[in-house]
Amino acid sequence: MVNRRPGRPRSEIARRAIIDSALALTNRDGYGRVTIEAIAHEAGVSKQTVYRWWPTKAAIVLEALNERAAQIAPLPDTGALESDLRRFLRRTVVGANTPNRLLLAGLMAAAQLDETFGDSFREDFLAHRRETLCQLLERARARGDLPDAANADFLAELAFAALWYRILARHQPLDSRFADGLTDTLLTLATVHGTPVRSRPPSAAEPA
Amino acid sequence: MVNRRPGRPRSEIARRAIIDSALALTNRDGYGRVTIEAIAHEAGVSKQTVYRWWPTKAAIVLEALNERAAQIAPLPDTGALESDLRRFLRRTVVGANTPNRLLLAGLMAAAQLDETFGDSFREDFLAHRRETLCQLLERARARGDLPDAANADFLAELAFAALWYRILARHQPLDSRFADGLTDTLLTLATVHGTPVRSRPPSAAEPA
Amino acid sequence: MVNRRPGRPRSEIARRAIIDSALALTNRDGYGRVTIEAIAHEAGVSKQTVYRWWPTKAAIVLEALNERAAQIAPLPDTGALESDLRRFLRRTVVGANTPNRLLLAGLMAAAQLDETFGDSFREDFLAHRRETLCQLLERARARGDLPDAANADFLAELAFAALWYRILARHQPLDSRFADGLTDTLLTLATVHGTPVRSRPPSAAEPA
Amino acid sequence: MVNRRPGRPRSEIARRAIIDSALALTNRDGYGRVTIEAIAHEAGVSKQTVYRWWPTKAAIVLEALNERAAQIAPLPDTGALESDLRRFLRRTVVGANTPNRLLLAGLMAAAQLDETFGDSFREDFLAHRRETLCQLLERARARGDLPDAANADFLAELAFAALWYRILARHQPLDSRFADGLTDTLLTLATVHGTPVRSRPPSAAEPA
DNA sequence: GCGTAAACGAGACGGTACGTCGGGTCTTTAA
DNA sequence: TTAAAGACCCGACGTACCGTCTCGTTTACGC
Repeated sequence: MVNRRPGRPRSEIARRAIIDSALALTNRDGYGRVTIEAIAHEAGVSKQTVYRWWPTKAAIVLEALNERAAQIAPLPDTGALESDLRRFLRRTVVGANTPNRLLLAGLMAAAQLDETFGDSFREDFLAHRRETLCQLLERARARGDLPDAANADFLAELAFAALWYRILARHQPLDSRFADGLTDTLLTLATVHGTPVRSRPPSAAEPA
Repeated sequence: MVNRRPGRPRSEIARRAIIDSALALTNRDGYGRVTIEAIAHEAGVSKQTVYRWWPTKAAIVLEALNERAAQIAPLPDTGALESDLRRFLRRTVVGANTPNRLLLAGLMAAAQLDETFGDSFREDFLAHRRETLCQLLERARARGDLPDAANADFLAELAFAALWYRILARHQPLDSRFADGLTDTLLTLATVHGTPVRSRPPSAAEPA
Repeated sequence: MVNRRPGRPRSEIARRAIIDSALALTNRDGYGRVTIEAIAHEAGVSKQTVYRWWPTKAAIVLEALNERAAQIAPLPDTGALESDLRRFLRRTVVGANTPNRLLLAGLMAAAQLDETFGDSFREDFLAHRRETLCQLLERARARGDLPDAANADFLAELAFAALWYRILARHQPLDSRFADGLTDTLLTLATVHGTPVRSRPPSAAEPA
Repeated sequence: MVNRRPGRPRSEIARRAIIDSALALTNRDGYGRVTIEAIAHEAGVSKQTVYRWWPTKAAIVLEALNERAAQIAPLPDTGALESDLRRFLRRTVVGANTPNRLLLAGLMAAAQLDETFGDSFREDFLAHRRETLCQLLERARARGDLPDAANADFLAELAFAALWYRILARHQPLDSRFADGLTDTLLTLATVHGTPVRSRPPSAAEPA
């Protein structure tokens, strides 16, 4: 290995400090109360250094989140759809809990308020998560665990919809009981009817 | 008619102008870009008049939304669960679309960023909507359309989860096709297994 | 006297505090080291309040200076040119000294660096001061103390040039000895030759 | 030829580029708008290279100015005070004009704002210029052209005061007409009364 | 019809944070 | 050792809104 770019290299120390401060402050004060100025100050870093690498607070938090997610185990592969799905949802529910819940809620909020960030969040984060679950389901289909008629996209959407609703509405806990109930729900939909969407045509008498 | 409070009464003209300006600006610039100052200016009203009656921008928008919703028809009552549900979801999907989608997304975002508003939004808005759908389902149960084992709370939660996910993630349209698919999904879950949640105990071998 | 403009009136307290802070900080730290932020902080005032009324630091300091100058006595009128002039220059020299020297030097510097401020400083301040001295000289001319040939504009320019050079170059003190010497110089120029400028044509042999 | 210091020698190319860029940018944007960063960028040089050799922007500009002045002819020596003085002032007035005026004004401004630079500017530049004119006058005195009583220091001060005032106040042009008027003025003061300063005691009746 | 009193417009106020600029320093690779 | 490149900490810039305040004005009601 030889030469790199000229100039002083980016400080990994500063990067770490910024990410860590963003996490700490978000969990202490809530996403909405955190400011870039406070992150920089807490990290012992100049504002300019933050703005050089991230365009918004949301981008910092997203990177922090992805960093954590990178340490997570790969897709479960137990050989059976039910156990794969149960394992995946339990793990995902755990990952949506306490140290991350405020981050996730904050990011979804930021995505609604900032068009630019919203676009990247939807494409790089939300879509990617759905895609992962789809892969799990398609693998099951290849094994014969999932009927041809089952709509994997819709099932994945429904799973994350339920998760996000609990993250955002907070009316019920995100626990393993919820994960298991969701597992059963998805299995039911997958097996009983095949694809649920449009499986039953609307009554002709029913107006839009 | 008896005595009112002394002093000049609240100006309905100002109230209307504020609500209308909030709606207009949100749809023009997006919720995140609207400021109270801009609303007041657009409405030809002083900032103080806004703050006298609403604590936050979110409160104004929420009132605007509720005002629109008040004009909506009551719960459908066709005598059958399927048509009731289909009608309800179609109507709700329509209400979550264009003139309101930005408002809803903005309010959900605000609820994540502002603890105080978030509490009232969850209790007064989200819970209330779920409650409405629960009533529809319970009425069906009283008619014998819904098995005793079916978990109305969970079904209602799932319905709104799916709706909100499309509002927030915007990866797929909120159209009647979606409403009908959701209807079928809910009916499947309601009828096939009774209540899906905890209907099937997790395998003992499966760790949390 | 009746109605004023609508809205909350400008706070005289804030105005005073800003002016006073600007003076205090300039004399403590030097014009170049003073920042608008520091002025606002020292005055217990928000930055916005400063920017609402003054475009630059220089404008604040100029107003402070004019405020002091406003308390100064009117043009001397002793009936004789010599004593009028001597009195005027002594007083001006005093006014250019310690509490004001840093202000004047800073303003002249700012006028060189900021085109916009420079224009107003030259027209509203420098020209006005020369004009004042011209009036003194013209009054003397009306009394017969100043020859018709004397160039009042040039004499006034020379007087302020000498003053400003001592303010800026600081190689010699601004004392009454200097004021008197300058008085004599101007009287010499006024009386001996009439107007000094162009009194003697340049030798034709002398190239430009 | 023997050994020089070890390591890479200073780049004359870089020095030239920096000086030239400083001049070009000052004349294009005005002294106050020029930044060291812009100079370095324009010169195709790193900031560090600038800071290695000059402490401030003013120092660069001063060096640029001295470089130009070095090409100027020596003190005029025609054998007569009047023609020497006229020639000197005409040449000085020319040198204070267009390509240099902004530089001079900027340097005088910088001298007021930066104590350190101000000290060196006053001693190395302003005093040196006065000294040069004094030499011219003293040479005339040695020839008998200047009365013993004439105060050469004061005359030199007055000459440069008038010049600087036109540079800074910009109310009148710096042309040869001005140079000649100033020449006449100084000659008048030199010959008529001997030294003007303190030649005439202030009236005892005149208070300070 | 006249005083009391609240709401209204206008707009200045003390704040907080924004995102940018430039200062001067430091750390890398290349010459 | 100098140079180009460029990241770093720092301080200030000027702006945008926040939510509050103080004015003069307007519009109701109760006496």
